[in-house]
Amino acid sequence: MKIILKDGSVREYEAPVTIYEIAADISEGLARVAHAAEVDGIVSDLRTVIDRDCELSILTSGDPNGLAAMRHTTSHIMAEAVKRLFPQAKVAIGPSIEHGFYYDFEHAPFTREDLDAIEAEMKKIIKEGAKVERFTLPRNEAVKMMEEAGEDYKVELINDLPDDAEISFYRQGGFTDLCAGPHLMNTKNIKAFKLISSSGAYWRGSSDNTMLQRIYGTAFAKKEELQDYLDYLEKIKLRDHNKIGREMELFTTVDVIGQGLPLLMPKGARIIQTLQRWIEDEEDFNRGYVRTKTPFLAKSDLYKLSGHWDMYREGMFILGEEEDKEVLALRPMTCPFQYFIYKASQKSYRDLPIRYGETATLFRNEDSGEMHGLTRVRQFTISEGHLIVRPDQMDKEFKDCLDFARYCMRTLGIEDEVSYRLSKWNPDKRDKYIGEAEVWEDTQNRIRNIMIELDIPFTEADGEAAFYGPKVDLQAKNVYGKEDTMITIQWDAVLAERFDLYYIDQNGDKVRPYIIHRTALGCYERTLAWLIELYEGKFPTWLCPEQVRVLPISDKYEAYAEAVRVKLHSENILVTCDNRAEKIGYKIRDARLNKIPYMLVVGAQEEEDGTVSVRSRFAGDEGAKPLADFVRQISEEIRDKVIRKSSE
RNA sequence: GCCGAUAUGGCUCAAUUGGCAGAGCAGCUGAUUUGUAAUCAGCAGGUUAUCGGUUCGAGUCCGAUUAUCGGCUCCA
Repeated sequence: MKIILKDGSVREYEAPVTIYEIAADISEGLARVAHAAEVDGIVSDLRTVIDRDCELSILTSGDPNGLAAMRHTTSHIMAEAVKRLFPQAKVAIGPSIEHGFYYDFEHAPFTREDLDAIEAEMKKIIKEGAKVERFTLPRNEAVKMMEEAGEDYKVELINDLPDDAEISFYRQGGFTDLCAGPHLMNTKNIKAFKLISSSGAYWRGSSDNTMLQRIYGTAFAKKEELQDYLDYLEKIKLRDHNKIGREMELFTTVDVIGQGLPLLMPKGARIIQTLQRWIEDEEDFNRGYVRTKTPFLAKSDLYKLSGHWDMYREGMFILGEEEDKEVLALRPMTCPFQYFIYKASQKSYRDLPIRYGETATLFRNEDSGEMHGLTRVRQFTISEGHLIVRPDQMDKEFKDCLDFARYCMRTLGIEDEVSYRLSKWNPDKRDKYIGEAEVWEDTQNRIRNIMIELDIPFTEADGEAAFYGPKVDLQAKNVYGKEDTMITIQWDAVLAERFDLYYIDQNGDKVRPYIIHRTALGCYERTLAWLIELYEGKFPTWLCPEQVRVLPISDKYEAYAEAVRVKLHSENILVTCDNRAEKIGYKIRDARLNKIPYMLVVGAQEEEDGTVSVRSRFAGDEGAKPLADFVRQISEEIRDKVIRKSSE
């Protein structure tokens, strides 16, 4: 048989042979660093016997799948160490993940000291250098073996495997685990690992199940790589919005105010104000939106009509008891309020599309453990909008919403930081969605075609749709790699029926419109959090709460500094003056700590010739220049980003 | 909601086995009048998150509550 290798060369073998033997045949060095393989593109174990022509690629730690195999083996070693130290612990599952691996155990919570002890035991196991062996068993024997070992979770896993599944085990020394692999050949091939943390995690990811104890760890091919990663984890914390957002006095929280209710301080409020004005003006003056302002609360009747009362009551703040005459609830969304504005008068096909925009504050009663900084809060303000659209206008309007979202990302300078996701329904869970299957499939195809037409790279995800329709989500990751939805654009072909929205067409008939639910910039608090992390607090000038600071070198030049400040202020530049009796170096340090884009140092020289010495966060020392030139420079920079039609 | 950790001045952190709550930064006052990453001196700032318990004595030990952090689950 012929085996084509990664480099295109061909090897021939008479008899069946394992991948490991092929690797050893190529070179002893390769066999030593081989972790797994790809056979015709399928990730395979080194022990796999090759008995036919194929394309073969040997994977090392340099390949994502090779690295994953190595980490997976490390998780088995961790499980063995846990079983040695805590024989009563039961093992559940232990896969490799993006930056390492974890393993779940039924056991009392692990302390850091436990983790250190487990690490030490793992080192012993690696030193023992046991061979890792693979074997398969028929189902009944597999179950019997795991039952005798008291591993209830493994028994459950085996029982849930499909009938035709091969049930494989990996054994290293005294530890045997149900596992599909692939794994390294020997435990001694683990060179650098670290246990990171432990926490609770539900068995099979369901909060109905018992909580197990998960240990997270990571492993790398070299100690230096491991150290680099650990350093990176430390460094990344310096960008955490929850830390620097508080340090920079953008927001704070107070015990007696409550969880998930951050206070935006003057600087944070200023940034959000800038974003809101930008979005509102862009919508109203450039994109044909009309503005609404609707109540923050409504009678429970409204939510009964919208379906939220049945589906989402736990997530709402409700005022009053059921038996009271009037029960009110704070709004968790804006949709029905804007629908009733549409319904307030009869609409002609000529009126459509109508694009309603609202800077809408919403309230959601999140569970106590869910709140986090500015990204997960109980009250937030969203750039909300609903477009009431004729079916024939739908593609164009949906495209325009996508274009708007991209414009926002581009203007914020973060278009490369988001990924696009087509969030589809799950046809196997029909009860979670309303509307006909045909409509769902058709709508999804139309959105897919739009994405392709606009040449936007995207992924698709089943079961992520809204209950009334599929959507495009713009996903962003925080510094820790957790993904959040920043912007969503939803295609709704069904709710018009529920709220009896219609327009009169050319023939005088009532017709149901389509609805697009969308945000321009998502929720402002979350967007701010994301911007803090991406820019490390060093915002572009137009977003900065303090754009320029004037620094007189001594109070002799206070009058000139004040004149400079007044001039900039009159040009709508956010400017302050540092008049403290401190050395200029001290003032500069303070301005840097505050991440201010421009510092204007003024002294005798500048006062005499009417210039300012510009130090820019972007370009360093720009030297002395006439004040008017600087005003022009920074005004360009600000206007370039935000076109405020209302003030023109 | 679940598992775990944490809570000392505006911020970052000390305080030995339970024995007088302390420092740096920030703030204020005064001096210094300064040319590109920290001028000097002084002052003030605390019911140690809250409530309760053990003890001669609690920042320290125990319980409850609240908040924060790391995860899990959830996020219409």
